[in-house]
Amino acid sequence: MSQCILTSCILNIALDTPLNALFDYRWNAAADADAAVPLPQVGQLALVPFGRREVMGLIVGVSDSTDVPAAKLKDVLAVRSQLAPLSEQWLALAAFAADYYQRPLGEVALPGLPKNLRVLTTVALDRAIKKLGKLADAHDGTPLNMPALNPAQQEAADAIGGAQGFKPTLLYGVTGSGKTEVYLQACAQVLAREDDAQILILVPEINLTPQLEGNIRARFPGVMLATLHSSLSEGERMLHWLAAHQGQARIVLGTRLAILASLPKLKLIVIDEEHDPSYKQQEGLRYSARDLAVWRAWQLQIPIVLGSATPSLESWHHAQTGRYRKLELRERAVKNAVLPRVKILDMERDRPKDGLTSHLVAALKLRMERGEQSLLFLNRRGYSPVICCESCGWISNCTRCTSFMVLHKPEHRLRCHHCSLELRIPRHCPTCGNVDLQPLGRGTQRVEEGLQQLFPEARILRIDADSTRKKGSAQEAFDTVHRGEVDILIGTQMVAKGHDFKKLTLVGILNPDTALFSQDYRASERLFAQLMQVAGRAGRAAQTEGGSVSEVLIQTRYARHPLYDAVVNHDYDHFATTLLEERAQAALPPYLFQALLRAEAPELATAIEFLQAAKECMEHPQVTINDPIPMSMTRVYNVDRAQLLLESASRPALQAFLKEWLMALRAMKTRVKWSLEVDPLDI
DNA sequence: AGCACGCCGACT
DNA sequence: GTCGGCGTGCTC
Repeated sequence: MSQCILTSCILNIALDTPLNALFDYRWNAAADADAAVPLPQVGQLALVPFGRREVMGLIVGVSDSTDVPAAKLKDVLAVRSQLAPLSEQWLALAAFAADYYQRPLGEVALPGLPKNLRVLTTVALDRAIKKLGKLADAHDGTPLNMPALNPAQQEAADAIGGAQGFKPTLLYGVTGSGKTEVYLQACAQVLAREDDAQILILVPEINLTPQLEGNIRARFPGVMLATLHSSLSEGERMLHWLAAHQGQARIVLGTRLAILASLPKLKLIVIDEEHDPSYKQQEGLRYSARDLAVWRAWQLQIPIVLGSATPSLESWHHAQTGRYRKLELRERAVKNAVLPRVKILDMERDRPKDGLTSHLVAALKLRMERGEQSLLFLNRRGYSPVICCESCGWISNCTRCTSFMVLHKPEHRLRCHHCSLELRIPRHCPTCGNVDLQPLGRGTQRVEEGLQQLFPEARILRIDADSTRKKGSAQEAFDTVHRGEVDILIGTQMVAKGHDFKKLTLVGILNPDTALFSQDYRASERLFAQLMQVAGRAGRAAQTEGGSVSEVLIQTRYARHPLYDAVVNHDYDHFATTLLEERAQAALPPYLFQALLRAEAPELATAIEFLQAAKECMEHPQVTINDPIPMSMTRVYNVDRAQLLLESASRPALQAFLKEWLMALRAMKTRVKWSLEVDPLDI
């Protein structure tokens, strides 16, 4: 019975292109169809011809007319009608993100969707949907083996799991205080209350938390868990995305990109390590998954938990002002495990030899004798960050970047960490011929070399990006440590996160001082978080019988710096409060909102000129536009970069200004490459 | 962003 | 004679 006469309409479609516009297409019902063809719906995906290509677009409007001249109008090739449309709420999320970060809707909405939705034939897509349907049968959210919680954990789990409406909670608890268990039990409560509820759990990097996935699976064996992160294959990505979209996956565990997953029954969001910078995308659409998560929770009026031992000052500020509720876990959850003792080693008094103070050497020796493991943390890979000629002052500058070529001794190379330029180590000074070129400063390779001389009998392992080039070699290295086959581990930030080394009782931190006097006002906040994170690697397991408390030794030239005081006393409260006062006085975030316009060109002057023109082309009473300045790393790979900082005490004012301003900038038709970042992290 | 067209320099 | 460099212009 084909009663439907209306066989064509106009679809407004968002496409993944930098063009800030929607595109109209004509849709016609298949001519030969007797059965009524369903009209396309908003939220469905459509395959359309675009220029000389075929691309997937998102239908955001259906109408019966258009301003586009008929000659230009093209036909939709296909609508993916077997897929439930993306919900109105999901579309609103994408629209909000597009608006807030000043990007076209299609650029926000489409890249997160699995490519297979476009590539796959209808039949293959049907098959995938059917397969999921089978998997989803008979699911039971009953959790297994719920460990008893301590009172603080129980209170937190109940407060989160039992919350109704939009309730952002800052779960503040030191490393090892059992935040994960709070998340899991809160999840259990939500799953038990509604038998179709979905939960989104975000983590900074999924590879660093493999045990979390295992924990969730073991705890909720009857619940479908889907993971979403960048190392999935296309096939997996589509299945997992579909499982979330169709409501079959009850728990979705993912990295920042999972914040744009379609989750029609979302009832709780968990952000683990909420302060972690990896929640901020650093290229393309520069969004903050944490901020979008809070918006999404607000939109859906559901609870959200932000967990951290060292919360971001933004979240801390919200907790102080009562916008977020703060819950605190003060004790380590594992019985007998106590916080490691942190000591500051004053390098002015105890002069280091080969980068190690005598105190640290003695502590390493003690661990060797006891058969315990030590970790040395140095966030600088290579042998030395630069080499120089002592007779004429030549230093190993990169020819393409404003940076030094780093000495990599095992590879016999000088290497630029910014553009990957590689040179053989020069035998003599390129300018004066002096053969005595000196390494200046100390990276992990050099510390490793020093340790080998100091402890010839020790089993020493270095873990950094260079030692783990090969796929799987990082995992292998960590396994070696876990098996107890390493006495001293030396590593960069790769070793700072995630891993619990049971036999590790000493953490030595080398040379953290550079961040103390950085131009970047966020450097000390980050340093504190990093120190706490590394310190947390020690003493994760119960204290050994008769063994000492785990130790964290920080070597510094500024032993009296207040940041180190706070680390010694495990006193983030005080530290954060002080930092916030400084931020308030200096008028910095979170008391002020920022946006950054970046420009790059072969010549610095070109970039600066463009930014100056941008600055002068518009003004707003509530927005301050600073002068253009070169970026601190001005030149990278033969391109000069500069930036323009915008500030406002009012977020809406800044937003309104940016919208108009960008239209003007787009109209400028410059040859300079530029991009805008809202809420920049690195300035 | 892609992807074409288009007009100038060194290769089989 | 063509391959290919990247400037310019368009995408409903």
